[in-house]
Order: sequence, then C-alpha cells, then structure tokens
Amino acid sequence: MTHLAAEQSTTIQCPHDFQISCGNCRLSKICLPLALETQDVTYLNDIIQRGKPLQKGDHLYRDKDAFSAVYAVRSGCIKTYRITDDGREQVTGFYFPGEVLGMDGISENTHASSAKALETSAVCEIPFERLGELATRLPSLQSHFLQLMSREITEDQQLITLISKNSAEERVAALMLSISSRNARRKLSPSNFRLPMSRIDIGNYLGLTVETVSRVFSRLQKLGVLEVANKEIQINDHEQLRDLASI
Amino acid sequence: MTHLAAEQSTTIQCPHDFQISCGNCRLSKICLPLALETQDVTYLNDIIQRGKPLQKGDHLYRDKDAFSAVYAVRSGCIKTYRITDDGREQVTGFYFPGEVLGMDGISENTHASSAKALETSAVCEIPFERLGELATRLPSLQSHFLQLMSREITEDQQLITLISKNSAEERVAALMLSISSRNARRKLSPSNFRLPMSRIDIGNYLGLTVETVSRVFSRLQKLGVLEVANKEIQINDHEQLRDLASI
DNA sequence: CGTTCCATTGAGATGTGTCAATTCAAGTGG
DNA sequence: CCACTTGAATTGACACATCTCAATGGAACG
Repeated sequence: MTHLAAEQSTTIQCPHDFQISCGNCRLSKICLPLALETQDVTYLNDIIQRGKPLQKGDHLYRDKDAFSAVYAVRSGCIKTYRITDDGREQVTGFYFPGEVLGMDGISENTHASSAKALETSAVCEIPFERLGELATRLPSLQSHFLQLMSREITEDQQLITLISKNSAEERVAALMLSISSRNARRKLSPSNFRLPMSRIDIGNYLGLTVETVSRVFSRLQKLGVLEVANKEIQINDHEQLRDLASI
Repeated sequence: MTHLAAEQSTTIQCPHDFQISCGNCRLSKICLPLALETQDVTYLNDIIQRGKPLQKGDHLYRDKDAFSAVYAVRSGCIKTYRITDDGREQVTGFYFPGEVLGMDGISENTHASSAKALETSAVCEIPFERLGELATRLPSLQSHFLQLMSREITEDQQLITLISKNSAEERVAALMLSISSRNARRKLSPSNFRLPMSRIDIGNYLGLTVETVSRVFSRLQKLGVLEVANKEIQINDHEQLRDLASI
C-alpha cells in the first residue's frame, strides 16, 4: 500500500512505532489525554508503557489474568471476549485506535474478559495504580477516566438494546454505521474501509450466526446500500443505511 | 449503642426511614461505605442526602436529565430503562437495596437512562461533585467507586452474553438465581421472595415477550423447580435451577 | 364492584438457527 | 511457483424457538 510505504520511508509516523509519545500522538485528541493541559500530558506520558506491536491472534490479556493496567489502542484492532460456562465465546467489543479497553478488570482485580489482536496492533499500557495516583492530583484526568468508564457502560447498554430489540438487518447496519463513524473520528473514510474482524466475530458480537450475517450483507448489497467484497466495505447510501438500522 | 437500641425499641428500624446514617445502616457492608474506615464513613455520610421515599411509579431521574448524583437504593427496587429510537422501552437493570445506580450519566453529564421505582423505595442521593472531591482525599473510596463502575460493566456484559447466547428458559432461570443471591447477600431468604417487577419488565430486560416469560414460569413449575404464585416465587431446587440456567 | 392492567394459555406465523454443500482466500511446503 | 491444506464466506433447504395475535382469567385499586 502506498500509504504504508510513505510511512516507512520517513520512519516518523509509523502507527506501530513505540517510541511515540502522547504529546505527538495523532490520537491524543480522542484518547485519554483529551482533557489534559500540555504539561499534564507529559505526566501521563511518563507512566505509559509501549511495547512491541501485537501480531494477529496475540493476546493482550486473558480472562482471569491479574489486572494491572488498562490499554489504549494506537493502531490495529483488538477484540474482547468472554467464554461462557458451556465453553462458547461471546465477543463483547471491538476496540479501534484511540479507544481504551480493560476497565472490566478493575472490580475484581482480575480481567473479566480476554483481549486478542485482530491484526497487527500497537497499544499503550497504562498502569492502573499509577493512573490512580496521578488522577488524585489531576482532577480533570480523574473525571475523564470516569467518563471513559461511564461511556463503556452506556455502550454496553446500547448493545443490549440492539441485540434484544432489533432484527439481524438492523444489527448489522448499526455495526457498520458505528465503525464508519469511528473511522470518521480518526479522519479516515467513513464510506470505504476494511473490516478487521471475521464474519464469525461480527455474528458473535451481534448475537447472530455467521450465515445470517452473510445473508444480511448479501441483501444489503442487493439493495445497493453498500458493496461488500470479502472484508472491504463500501457504503453507498449512508442515509438508507441509517434507516435500515432504525437509528 | 444503648442509644441506638432505645431508638429501635421506640421507632423500629423502618427501611424507608430517611434519618438513618451510613454508620448505622444495615447495608453499609455491601454498599458504598464498604471499604471505608469508621471515621471516613462519616465524611461520606455528610455528603449524602436522603429525601422522602419514592412511591411506586415515581421517577428518580429521567433520560436527558442533568446528571448531578448517583444513587444507592436503601429499600424497595428501582428499574432503569432507555427508550429506543422507535419509542420502545428497554429495561437495562433492576437495583435492589445496597446497589448503586446512575453511573451511566457521568460520561455526558446527562442521564443516559431513566430510573423508576417498582415499589415504595428509599434512596440515598450521592452528589457526584462532592463524591469526586472526597475521593481525591480518600483513595479507598476512589478505588471502591471505580470498582462499582467496573462491576456495572461486567454485569452488562454478562447480560449481553445471556441474551445473545441463552434460551428463554436459561435467561429466566438466570434472573431468578441472580435475585436469589442478591437476597442472600442481604440476609433474606434465597428461596422465598416476591418479585418487585412485572412479567413485562422481566421479558423486556431479558429480551423476551411477556408470553414467553409466562410460559417459561409454567414449565419450570411443571418441572417442580420452583413454585410461582403471581409475583411470589419459591425456589424448590436450586441445583436443578442452576443446571437449567447452565451457570 | 366495576375498571384496568397484568398474567396465562392456545394456535398459528416467521425470522433466525441448523445442517450441508460449494466456492473462495490465505498460507504452507514441496 | 504450484499443488495442497485449511479456514472463511456464501448460499440453499428445512427445522424450530420464539413472536404475534387472540381470548380468557385474575389481581389490584379506586
């Protein structure tokens, strides 16, 4: 890809670069630093650890691992999931760059879910102890972190509503719109993107079988709302898609 | 101590009493004060406001109300719900004594759901600003509050899993077990209780229709697992109920 | 003591799941 | 570089759990 080639030739803006700091990160406007003054960002930056990128399939953490940090995605995509008592998987979220995950581990000091990279991904590790200390000194950090957790709650509740009240078509349409707007937030195309997750993951997340997801995509394509070529999605008619999602 | 005893003999500890304090509240062991030292409990107690009990059907707050406080239930039961874009209701939670609600309002400074009393209920109002200030001084309060929010997240994710992976029978069984264990936590009978919510609310919460809920209750009764007399529930066989819930 | 809402039960409709077959994409080793 | 393997995605036919519609019974409350 031309985009990637350009990044590599300059060596500055590689999204997986783990030498980057919060201060010069493209994502700081939508990530944790959001509410902080320039000086305070450096305090936050100082406690953050950046390791080697995760390869596709690597785990960031696993269910029952000791909880020590929350994570901000810098590139790639992470899915979180839990295993039901009878051994099936339930996908609970997809996390894109700028989004923070791992907060479900706080209550029991143990992760309540597992997190796995859907493609090569870089994450910032934010040690929770030190974040807590810092938050007592920086009220705007405390309040922003509470907001993040609260947003996680409202998003989970939206998903509950989506799954329990909406048809297969509406669920898939809603997910496509969600991914589209999260792309827009990162200044990427809201109409053309590559899905990082499989149909299986999509179905699992939305409470549907793979077959149903596949059929819905076919139907939406026949309607001309979007074009699907394996994982490449092109949204042709946002408005109609919103109508179909009843959102 | 003697003074307290005297109080009890005269005005018997009414669960709706709004003169009660965190220090002498029966629920302090499972509620917000949980992690606090005796002295610190009084600080918390000082910022808490207790009003007149809510009557059945009264709203504690409504969707889009300005967010100013979270609430701890002291008696009765509160349901939270949101209205979907097409005007239908989605019940997102039932809150029993000792449980804290309203945290979904933090992210947007506006409540993301409505909260309504299912029966006469008393609540403690905890102004969020002052809780935040207090938390910066009492680390154990900060961490306990974060734990509360984190638990809300994991519970929502459990509900997502329940709705998207389990049959009607499993969902109803799981809810009965949840209510049973929450009763046990408050030293009430885990086998005999009165449901504060209607079948409609149960179905709505679990992503089922009223009719399906009703049929499931009938089936469970026919199996001898529990006895249902309108809202009175008696669990005869916890183990079998757990099996049916696959939990 | 009627009115109203809630709960139960039955019969039939339907959206999604299940099972199965085929095609397609990606990765691997000869 | 090609054959081979493996998993992902699509499509069809059929089954079934739950929904919808409808009727009745029961509880609660003024």
